[in-house]
Amino acid sequence: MPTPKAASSRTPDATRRSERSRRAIYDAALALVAEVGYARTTVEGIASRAGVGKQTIYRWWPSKSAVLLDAYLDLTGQAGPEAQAGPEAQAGLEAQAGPEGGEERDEPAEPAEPAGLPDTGDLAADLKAVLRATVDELDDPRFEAPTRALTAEGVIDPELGARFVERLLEPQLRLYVRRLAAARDAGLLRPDADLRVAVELLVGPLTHRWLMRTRPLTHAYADELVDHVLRGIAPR
Amino acid sequence: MPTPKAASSRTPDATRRSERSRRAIYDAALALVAEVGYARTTVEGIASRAGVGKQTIYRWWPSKSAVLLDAYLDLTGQAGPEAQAGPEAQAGLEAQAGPEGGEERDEPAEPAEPAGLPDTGDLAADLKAVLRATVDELDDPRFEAPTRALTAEGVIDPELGARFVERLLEPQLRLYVRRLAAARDAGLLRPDADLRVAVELLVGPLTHRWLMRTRPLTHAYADELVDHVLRGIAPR
Amino acid sequence: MPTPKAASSRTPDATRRSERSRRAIYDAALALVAEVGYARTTVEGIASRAGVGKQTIYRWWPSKSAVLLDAYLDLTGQAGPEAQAGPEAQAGLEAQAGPEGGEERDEPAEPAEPAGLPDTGDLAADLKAVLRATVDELDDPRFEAPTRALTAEGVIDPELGARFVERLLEPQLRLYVRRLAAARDAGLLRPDADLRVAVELLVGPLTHRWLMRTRPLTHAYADELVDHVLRGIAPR
Amino acid sequence: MPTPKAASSRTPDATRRSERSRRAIYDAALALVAEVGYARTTVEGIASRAGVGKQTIYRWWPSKSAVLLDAYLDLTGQAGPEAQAGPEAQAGLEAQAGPEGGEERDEPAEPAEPAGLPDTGDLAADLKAVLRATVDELDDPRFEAPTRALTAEGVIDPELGARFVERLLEPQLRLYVRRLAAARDAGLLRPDADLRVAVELLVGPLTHRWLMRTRPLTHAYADELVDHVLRGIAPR
DNA sequence: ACATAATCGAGACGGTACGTCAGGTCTTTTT
DNA sequence: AAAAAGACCTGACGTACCGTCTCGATTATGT
Repeated sequence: MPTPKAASSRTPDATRRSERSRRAIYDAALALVAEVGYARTTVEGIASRAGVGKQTIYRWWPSKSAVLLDAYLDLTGQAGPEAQAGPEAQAGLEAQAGPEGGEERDEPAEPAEPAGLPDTGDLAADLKAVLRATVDELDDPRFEAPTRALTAEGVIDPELGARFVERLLEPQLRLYVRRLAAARDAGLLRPDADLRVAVELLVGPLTHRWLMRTRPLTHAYADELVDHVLRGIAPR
Repeated sequence: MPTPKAASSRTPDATRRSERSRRAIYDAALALVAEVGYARTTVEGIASRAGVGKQTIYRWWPSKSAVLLDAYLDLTGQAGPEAQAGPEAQAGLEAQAGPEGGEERDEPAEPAEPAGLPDTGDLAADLKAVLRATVDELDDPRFEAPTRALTAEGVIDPELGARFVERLLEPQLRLYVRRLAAARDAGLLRPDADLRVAVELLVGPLTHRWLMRTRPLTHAYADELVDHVLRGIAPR
Repeated sequence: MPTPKAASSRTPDATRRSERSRRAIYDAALALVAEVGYARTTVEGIASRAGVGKQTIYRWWPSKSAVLLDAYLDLTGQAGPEAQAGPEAQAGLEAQAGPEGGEERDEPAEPAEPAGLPDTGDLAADLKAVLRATVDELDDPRFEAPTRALTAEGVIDPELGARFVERLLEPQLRLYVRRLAAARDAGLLRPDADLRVAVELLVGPLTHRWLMRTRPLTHAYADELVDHVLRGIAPR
Repeated sequence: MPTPKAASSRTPDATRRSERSRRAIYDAALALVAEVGYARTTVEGIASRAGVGKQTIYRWWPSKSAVLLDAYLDLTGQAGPEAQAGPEAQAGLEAQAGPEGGEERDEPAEPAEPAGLPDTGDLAADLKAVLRATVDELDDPRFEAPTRALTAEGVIDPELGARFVERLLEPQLRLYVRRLAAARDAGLLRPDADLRVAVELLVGPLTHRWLMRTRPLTHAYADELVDHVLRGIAPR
C-alpha cells in the first residue's frame, strides 16, 4: 500500500550526481519551510527556487518529506555517508551504514554519532545545560519549522518516522544514556536504575510541551525535569 | 454577478442544519482516515462517501482537519455544545466555552469534562490502570489513525493544535491532576510537589514512545513510569 | 490501443456547460495556431490564454486536435448541434446529428449542409468560381494554419480524420456532385459519367498542390483543372 | 566554462561517422513508427532501441522527422550521396547533390532518379500498372506508417515538406511526365497537352483518397483515373 | 396551508500542484 | 574524435483536489 507504483526511471547513477544541485535543493527546501511552512512548500517551489528541474528532485528523493529530511540532516551535520544513497535506500530501513569497513570498533558506528554530552562531574548541571540548549534550539525559528514538519510527517508516515528516529533522535538519546551510565558507574545513581526510561522521562515531557504547546517551554521547566528525574534514580 | 457576493459564504443558519449530513460526514471522515490515511483523505472523498455536496462540508468547516477534529470529538464523546458553532468559531481560539449558560457550577464548565479517574485509594494502581487503558486505546486502529492524524496536524497548525489540546488533551490532564491532588491532600504525596509536572512526566514519555515509535508501548512501560514518578513525589 | 485508459471523471453534464469558456477556448485555440503553429500550441497555452482551467478543456475534449477541430468547425460555421456533445462523442463516429428538429426538410439534414454551389447555367464558370474561391481561402492565413494542422493530424489519427472528413470535406464534395448532377440531368454531361470521380479530379490535384507545395496555387491552375475535367465528361 | 562553447555542437566530422549506428538508427526509427505510430515515437526511444546515445542522433539530425525522412529514403532506396551531410545541410534546401562524383551522366544527376516507368507502348496499361502498384504499396503497413507520418509532418513543416517533395515526390512525378512525353512525341497524345497537370490529375486524386480516407483505394479506381485523364489529353 | 427562504446534492469552474515524459544540451568515460 | 550513457534544465502532459460558484429539488418553518 505505501509504495503505490514501481520506480519509473531505474536507479540513477549516484557518481554522476550534481553536488551543486543537491546543495541548492537543501537550501531551497529549508528556506521555504521556514518562510511559508511545510504545507505550502511544494516540490515545484523547491525546484524553481533551487534553479533545478523537478525531475532532478524526483530522481533522488521519493517525496517532499524525504528531501526535507535529508536537508535537515545536512543542516544539523548528521548527514552520514548513507546520505548519498538513491531512492531505494529511502524506502526501506537499511540494515546498517557502511559495509566497506572491516575495522573493528567498540562503538557500533551508528549513523554519525554527534559530539557527546558534557561531563563536568556535576550530572544535574550537565543535564540542565543540555536540556536548556535544547529548549533554546526549539525556539530558534531556523530549526523549529523543519523540526515540527519532520516530526509531524514522521508521526503519520512510519517510513519517514523510522528514518527520522534512526538518524536523529536515537543517536541523541544514546548520548544521554551514556552520560547517565557514566554517573551510575561512578556510584552517583542507583545501580539498578533503568537509564533508558530515565532519559525518556527527561525528553518525553519536554517534547510533549513543545509539540502540544500546552505550556511555554522554559529553562525552569528543563531544570524541574532534571531535578525530578534525578530524584527518582538517586541512590537510596 | 447579481448577488453582491457579500452574502455568499455568510454565516449559515445552524438551526436549519441537516443532522443526517453531519453524521454521514463524521462517519465518512473517520472511515476514510482509517482506511487510506489522513494524507489521502480528501474533502471531495468525504463528501462523495457521505453522499453529500462538497459545499455542505465547506459551509460548516473551514478545512479537512477541522472536520476530522469534530468527527473525532464526536467519536470520543467529547463533542461539547460548541461543536455546533459556525466556521468563524473554528478560526479563533475562543475564550471560553458556553456563554449562553447562566447556571452556576462549581466546576469551571470547561469543555465537557469526561468521566474522572478511578479512586480506589491505591494511587499507583489507579494510575497504572488508566495508563494501561491509554496504551490499549493507542493500539486500537479505530483510534490510532485519527489520533495520529490530528496530533500531526496540530503540531504544524497551531490553530488546530490549540483546539485539539483544549478539547481533548487538557481535560484529560486535569483529571490526572485532580487525582493526584486528592492523594496529596490525603498526605500520600509530598505537599510541595508540582502535580502538573508530575502528570507530564507520566504522559510525556508515553506519548513520546507512541509518536516516535522508538520502543513498543507496553503495560510494563506504563507501570514503570508510574513507579518512577511516584518515587519522585512520594513524601520524604 | 488508441484509447489508453478509461475516462477518469464520468461524462460531464452538458447542460451546465459554460458558453463563455467554450467561446474563449475556441478563440484562444485558433489564435495560437495561427500565431505559433500547431506544434507549439499547447493545451496549457490555450487554457491560460482563454483564462480557463486546464481541466475545463480536458472535461470536454480528449485532445488538442479535437479542440482545434471544434474551434475550426465553429469558425467555418459548420458547427452542428452535435458540437455540444461530451468526450464520448468524439471517440466514436456518431450515427447522426440532431434529434430535436421537427421541421421538415427534403435533404436528410446531414451535418450542417453549407450554402450550395452557384448555378448560373454555365457549369464551367460556376466551377471555376468555386475553385478560385477555394484557392483564395487556402491563401488566407486565418484559414491556412488550422486547416493544415487539422489535415495533417487527420492523416495520422484516423479518428480525427474521420470527423474532419465527415463534418467538413464530404459535405463540400456533395455540393460539387449535386451541381454536376444538375448539369448532367440537363444533358450537358455524358449520362454515364462517374460524378464522384469527376469531383475528386477537381479537388484532388488542388489539394495535392496545396499540401505538398509542389507548385504555386493559382486561379489559372483552378481553371485548367476545370477545363480538363469537363473535357473528360462532356457528352461525346 | 573552460571551453568557449563555440565548438560544442559544431559541424561534426562526417568521415568518422559510425555506419553501424546510422543503420541501427534507421531500423529503430522505422520499426517504432510502424509499431507505435509517429506521435509516440521519440528520439529517446529510437536511441535506446538502436543502442545508441541520444547525442549521436542529435549530432547528425536536427529533429525526429529528419531522422525518419532519411530512414525512409534509405528504405526506398532513394538515399542519395547527400544523406551523409551534417545538420546544416538539412536546414536549407541544398542547391545540388554530390560534387565528389566524376562520372558523366546526360541526366542532370538530380537526387537519385529511380527506375523509370515501364514503356510497353500501351500507355494506358503502363500507367495502370504503375498506379496499381502505388495502391498496393500504400496498403503495405511497412510503408504506410512512415509515409503518412512524413506527409503529415511535411504538411506542417515547410522545411521538411520541401525535402520530402524534392527527394521523393518530384522524382516520381518526373517519371510520369517523361513517360507521357514519350507518348506525346509518338503522336498518341494531343501535342499541346499540359503533361504536368495530367500527372497531377493522376496522382492528386489517388493521394487525396489515401490521405483523407474518403473511399477505399482500389485498382479499379486507379484504372478509372487513367481512363479519365487519357480521355482528356487524347488527340482530337 | 403556503409562500419563502435556506440547506442540500451535484458538479462545473479557475486554479495549483502533482508525478511523469520527452526534448535538447551537457559532461564523463570508453573505444 | 566519435560514441554510449545518462544527468541536467525545461516545459508540457493529463490527473487530482482545492475552494468557490451556480443550479434545481427538497425541507421547514413562521406568519
